[in-house]
Amino acid sequence: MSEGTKVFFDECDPISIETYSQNMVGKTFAEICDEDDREKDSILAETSGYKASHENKKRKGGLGELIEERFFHYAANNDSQPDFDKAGVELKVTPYKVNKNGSKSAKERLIITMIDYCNVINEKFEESHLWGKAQLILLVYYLYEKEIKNRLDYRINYAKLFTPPAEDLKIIKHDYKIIIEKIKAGKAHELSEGDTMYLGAAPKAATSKNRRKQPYSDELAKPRAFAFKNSYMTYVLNNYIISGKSTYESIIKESSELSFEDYVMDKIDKYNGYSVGALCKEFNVEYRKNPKNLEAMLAYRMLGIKGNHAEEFEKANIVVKTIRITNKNKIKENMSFPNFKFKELVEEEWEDSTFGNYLEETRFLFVVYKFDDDNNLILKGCQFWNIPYEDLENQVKKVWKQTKKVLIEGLEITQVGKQKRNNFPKKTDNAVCHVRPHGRNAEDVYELPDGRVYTKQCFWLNNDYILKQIKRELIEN
DNA sequence: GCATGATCATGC
DNA sequence: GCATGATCATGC
Repeated sequence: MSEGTKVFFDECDPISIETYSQNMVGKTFAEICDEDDREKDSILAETSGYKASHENKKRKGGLGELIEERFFHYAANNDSQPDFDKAGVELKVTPYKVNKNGSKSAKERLIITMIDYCNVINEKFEESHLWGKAQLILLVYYLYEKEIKNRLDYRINYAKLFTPPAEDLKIIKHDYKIIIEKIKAGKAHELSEGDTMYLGAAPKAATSKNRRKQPYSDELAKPRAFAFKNSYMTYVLNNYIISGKSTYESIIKESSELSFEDYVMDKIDKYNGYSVGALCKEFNVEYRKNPKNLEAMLAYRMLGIKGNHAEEFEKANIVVKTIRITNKNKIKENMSFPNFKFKELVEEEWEDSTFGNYLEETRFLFVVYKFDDDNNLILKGCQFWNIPYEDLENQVKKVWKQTKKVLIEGLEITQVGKQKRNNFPKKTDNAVCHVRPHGRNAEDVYELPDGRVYTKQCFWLNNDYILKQIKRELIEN
């Protein structure tokens, strides 16, 4: 094809659209605009000598809109129809990033469509607005790089049609059902991304004051959108968009009547009453003196997984946590999370905070063990959990904000004997979480906003709070 | 006895 | 070399 020749595509044919989309792979948004400008210039020059207006670098609107107008040459339509209506293809232009270790991950969740609380309750999945837009997507992935200041200089590296495969679709349908049932129960205001596996109800508010009506409660709810979770999109990127990437073993190996979570609980419940020693024997795991993560490893073995990763857990952002109950029905230790950097935390707002988002987006599989009177650790069962929206938005938010305030006003450090005391939120201050050190030792430090350094800290969930979240039957007797 | 601070062990 | 899960030590 000669330079400047317009490449057409058949707007009724998904494959033709995908083929045409390959013309943007390897180009930046600016280059795509330049090409479009040159094309317009040449056409206009022939007819009138007029010069087309070129891309305004400060244009409003998303990069998706830019691709629609400058590459596919159609005007952005309203929300109710797929972008390529006649082909049933939805266009999504979305960023990915390359991590320090070279791996690639989605930078964002993929927003599909807003949840209309009052109408969605009457929509069957197959006929839903959501599925109309999610069943066939042209995924255009561009590389996000922190150093690049002008977003038009981001480079598009992949463009591919995507349909959720059957095994994912089963889980997505179940996720949809969970979201709809929560709305039907008058709890739209308690929706959280951690409620579900691949399809989430993602927060979508321009301002935190923005609220919407829901059908079965007078309580106003945050606007939310159906979205494929970040963790799911990372998997999609690495395994369906970039080919040849090895995947983790999956838990579901044959079709089952049970939902995913019931299937997992069933598998683990089969070993209830086993001691850790007996489980090690069962799975030929070497029992070491200091078992780091041994119980989590055993959980994977019970699920029939050889390694320490499972495909579904990666896609759904499910984190396995071991809970140890003492024979006095208490949990000895609080639950730790990744360290935070003092200087980064003070730059965040609660709505985009690392810890707040982590808790909202993460679903946990608690594997519960209990010490018997002879100090043997006995498996009691397991439970899926994510933090209730109320606890997140009240208690955790309070602790997070206080932590930020303390850092901004200057951490107060006092020496007491061998220990340094500080004024971060303490366990006694809040029923849900607190701040405590979490480093190699006291000399393992990060810089404070004011230039001093202090022992690395993280947020911890209080052990007595966790205990209250565990089902009674997993604790007693 | 427990909250708070400190440190260890291991895997990636 | 660091992150993470687990546990220990100090001090009230």
